[in-house]
Parts: sequence; C-alpha cells; structure tokens
Amino acid sequence: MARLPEYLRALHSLAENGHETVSSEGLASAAGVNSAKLRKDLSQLGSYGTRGVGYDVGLLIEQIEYVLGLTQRRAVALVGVGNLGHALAGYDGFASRGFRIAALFDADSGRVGEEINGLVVRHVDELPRVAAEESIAIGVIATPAPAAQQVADQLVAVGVTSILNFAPCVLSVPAGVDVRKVDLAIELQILSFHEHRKASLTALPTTGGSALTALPGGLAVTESQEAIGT
Amino acid sequence: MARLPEYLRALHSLAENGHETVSSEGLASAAGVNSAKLRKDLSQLGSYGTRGVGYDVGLLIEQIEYVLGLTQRRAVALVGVGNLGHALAGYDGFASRGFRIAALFDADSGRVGEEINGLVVRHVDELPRVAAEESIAIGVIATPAPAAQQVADQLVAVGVTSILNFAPCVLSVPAGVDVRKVDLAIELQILSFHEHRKASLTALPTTGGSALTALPGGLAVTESQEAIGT
DNA sequence: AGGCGCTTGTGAAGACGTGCACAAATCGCG
DNA sequence: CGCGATTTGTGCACGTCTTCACAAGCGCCT
Ligand SMILES: NC(=O)c1ccc[n+]([C@@H]2O[C@H](COP(=O)([O-])OP(=O)(O)OC[C@H]3O[C@@H](n4cnc5c(N)ncnc54)[C@H](O)[C@@H]3O)[C@@H](O)[C@H]2O)c1
Ligand SMILES: NC(=O)c1ccc[n+]([C@@H]2O[C@H](COP(=O)([O-])OP(=O)(O)OC[C@H]3O[C@@H](n4cnc5c(N)ncnc54)[C@H](O)[C@@H]3O)[C@@H](O)[C@H]2O)c1
Repeated sequence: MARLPEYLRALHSLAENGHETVSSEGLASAAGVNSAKLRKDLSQLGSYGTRGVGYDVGLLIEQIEYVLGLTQRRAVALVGVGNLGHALAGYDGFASRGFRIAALFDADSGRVGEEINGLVVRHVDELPRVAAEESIAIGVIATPAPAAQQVADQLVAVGVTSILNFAPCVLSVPAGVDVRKVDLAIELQILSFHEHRKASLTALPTTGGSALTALPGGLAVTESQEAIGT
Repeated sequence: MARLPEYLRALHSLAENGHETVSSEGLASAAGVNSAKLRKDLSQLGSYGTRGVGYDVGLLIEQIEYVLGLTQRRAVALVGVGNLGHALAGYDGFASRGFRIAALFDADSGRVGEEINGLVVRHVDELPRVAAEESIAIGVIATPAPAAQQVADQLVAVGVTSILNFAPCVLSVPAGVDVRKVDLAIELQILSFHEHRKASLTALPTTGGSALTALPGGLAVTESQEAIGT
C-alpha cells in the first residue's frame, strides 16, 4: 500500500515524542487517515497489534521498514543538477529516511566537477561505470522534459528498475521498470480546479452555475487530504 | 478529475508539434492512460469530439483550462525560501502553466530582502498586508516540518483556501480548505517497496519467499505508471 | 447519394477501495 | 480469579473507478 510510508513517518514522529505504543485511532489521526483503513492496512502485514493496548511503535517501525525494503540503504542516482537538482542534492531528508544519494550526473560540462554536499557532479556518460561500482537502485530524473526520456533509457540500460521523474512528461519504459512522477504544476492545477469549483458554488448557489462547472455528480479528485465541507 | 492536468500537458505538447486534432487513442498514449478512461473523462466536460475524426486540440485545451479555472492566472505565495524554496521560486514552469508567483516569504530575517527571479523575499509577518494587495489564491509551504502547521494557520487566516505542502507532515485545516502534499521521501519509499518486492520474487520463485513479502493478493500501490509485467 | 472505415460516447460488468459495526482478544483491577 | 474497559482484526455492504465492447455518428471516397 502507498500509505505505509505515511504511517512510517507518523510512527517515527511518535517514537521521538516518547510513545511506546499507539492505538489505531491515534496513529490514524497522526497519519491523516481513517482508523479502520489503517487497521486493515496493518493487518495485511501480519498481526502486530495487541487488542486492548494498541501497536508497539518500535516493532511496527521495524516491520514496515522491512516490508518497504528499507533495511538496506538504497543508493540513489540523481541526473540533472540544475535548479531543482541542487535542492534535492542538498536535502538531508533522504538520508534520514533510508536512502543514500550515491552519485550526481549532468550533461552540461560546465557543471561537471562541481561539488555539492560532499558529492562531485559527474558527466552522464560515466553512468555505466558508476552504476557498476555503486549498484544504483533508484534513479531520479531532474532534467528538462525533452531530455528525460533519453536519461530514462540510459538508466534502464545500466539496470535501474525504479525511476522518480520530475520532468513534466510521460516516460516509456520496458516492463519490470517502475516509474513514479512528481509534477508540481499538476498539483497546482488540481488546487486551481478546486478553487474554481468553490468559487462557482458560492457565487451562484441558486442557479447552480454554468453547465460546465455544475457537473452531474461533481468531479472527484483522488489523493491528498480534502476538507471541502459544508 | 485529477487526470485533466495531465491531458492538458499532453495537449499542449501535441499543439506545439502542429497537431490540430487527436484521437482518443493518441491522446491517451501521450498522457499514459487507457483510451476508454480518457473518453469517459472528456465526455464529462461535454461533447467536444467529432466521431470519425477525434478531438480539436485547440478547443479541448480551451475547455480543460476553463474547467480547471486557469482562465484567470492565479497568484501563488511561497513561504519558506530555503533549499527547496529557491528552486521553486526560480522555476519557470509555473508561469507557463497558468500561475504567477506573487510573493516570497521567510521567517529568517537574514533571508528577507534577498531578490530571486525579480521577486524580493519578505518577512512572513507581512503576509496579511501582501495577501490583501495581491489576492493570493494558493499558498505553497516549503518550510521545515515543525513550522508547517503554523504557516498553514497563517495562510488560512489571510483567506487562502488551497495549500500545497512540501513539508513531511500532515496539516490540519478547517473545512473548505484544500491541502495537497508532496513528499519526495514517500515517493522513494514506494519505489523501494517495489524494488524489494521484485527482488524477493526473483530470488525465490518456487518457495514464494518469506511470509511477509508474499502477501495474499499482493499489495497494491496506486498512482503513477507501473509496468511490472510478466 | 450511398457505403465504408474510423472514432466517439456510453451501458454494463467487474474489480477495487472504503468505512461501518461488531466479535474476539487482551490487560488491569478489584 | 473474574469482570469490564479497551482495542484489534475483519465480514459485509456500499460507492467509485476501470475496462470492455458496441452502437451511433461523422467524413471521405467512389
Ligand atoms: N525547479 C523547480 O522547482 C521545478 C519544479 C517542478 C518541476 N521541475 C522540473 O524539473 C526539471 C528540472 O528543472 P530545473 O529547474 O532544475 O531545470 P534546469 O534547467 O535548472 O536544470 C536542468 C539540468 O539538467 C541538465 N541536463 C540537461 N540535459 C541533460 C541530459 N541529457 N543528461 C543529464 N543532464 C542533463 C542540465 O545541464 C541542467 O543542469 C524540469 O523538467 C522541470 O520542469 C522543476
Ligand atoms: N530540499 C529538498 O529537496 C526537499 C525535498 C523534499 C522535501 N523538502 C521539504 O521541504 C521543506 C523545506 O526544505 P528545505 O531543504 O528548503 O529546508 P531549508 O531549511 O533549506 O529551508 C527552510 C526555510 O524555511 C524558513 N522558515 C522556517 N520557519 C519558517 C516560518 N515559520 N515561516 C516562514 N519561513 C520559515 C527558513 O528560514 C528557511 O529559509 C522541508 O520540510 C523539507 O523536508 C525539501
């Protein structure tokens, strides 16, 4: 389940605050989900809760980390050390959550050699050699969109089977390779959609607004917290 | 629907390449979705396709932009101009997709006054005044997690009803306020999970691996392209 | 004008996720 | 030792999303 990492973060936060056990209710509210959903998710991992008490925070962290494959610290290669790439390279949140940025790559020879956070930027042509040395598990693409497909192909060629893509484009990859995408403009547009919907609802509550905005069942947007109420 | 922005991006890309019409099949593959799903999504907006021909790219762009509320360029306030905030402030992908970064805020007085991309960083205390001037529609939080809730409260207080949160924590907001979250570590952990699953599947194909990794129906992870095959 | 190929729009079936509600289980306390 | 308070784990029902499959509609070519 995609919610496991969220639970894990909430658990770490609870552990830091000294909690040794949590009820499903408490963990659910900390993770921002329904308590029944949380229990169902956790029961999929096996029964690690005690009825009448709750879940052992430490044990649960261990179990979730095992299921997520975080027992081994995976090596991440970041390709494209531009505006966004710099921020990512300098981010310490990866290291603290089970990942190690193992290498930085860029195609711009002006950037090659630059040192960021103790890592030196290499030319993307060195990817095969470095991948062999470091056993890269995950590739992060932070290049402009036109270069993303090519970079993805290069990553796949050196054996990377998981890619996180920040470029606003769809990547085509062979079966067995997993791609996740983060597109900030899409997130903003979804928010804009809600703004638009909220505005047209309050503006014309009686007439119901124009035909386009007053859709039959309303448009559903999945993911994320949504507190559109009354 | 949360897929509309993806369609919009694909349409813009097609328009740049000179296409005047697209079939649902073509647009679907460009957006990385099923063609039936795409047709059903578009039919919700009204009938803007011609049977036997396809969809008019320009008209469809116009319609989707209207539904998403992109006809008005919304003002975005960015709070937290640190590592990530700098990258966001310098990103031109927002402007080209219907948004305008209207103001930058930070609590660190050392950063206040700094100019990024033509915008000067202001102190977060000025938020009420600036919000009144600029009519901020969307707030982006790029502060450390401990400060995120407080910033969210401040944003809500000045009338912001849509928040994009980069801090790894859940925000509690009143009903009517919409929050979307981007957590890169979670994305990586989901990829790690797939890596782990792939590894244990190939390692022990006959025994089926340990009880934890060989779960009843397999764990489903939503979102994103997944090409785990054969 | 008529037929043919192509594409949209949609009905229906199935898969999936969600949340309620409750039985089973455990702990603490008298 | 037993009882009640508390919390997990889960059966069930409901709503949503997805996908297939096909009729209806449109344009082009003869
Ligand atoms: N900056 C942001 O805040 C932000 C936000 C959302 C999305 N994005 C996306 O992230 C990507 C990068 O954004 P950015 O602002 O860092 O752009 P950028 O232009 O600052 O950086 C891109 C970097 O990629 C390098 N590059 C180009 N082609 C390459 C190749 N074939 N191999 C390796 N490296 C190559 C360039 O040399 C450059 O250093 C873009 O696709 C952008 O749309 C950025
Ligand atoms: N850098 C990344 O690539 C990255 C990636 C994923 C997530 N994040 C998250 O984004 C957030 C910011 O990351 P960062 O690397 O930019 O951190 P950072 O420490 O570089 O920047 C944080 C900025 O927020 C400012 N700030 C602190 N409290 C504030 C307040 N109350 N009001 C206004 N501004 C305040 C600080 O002065 C600082 O400038 C963090 O929550 C981090 O976990 C960052």
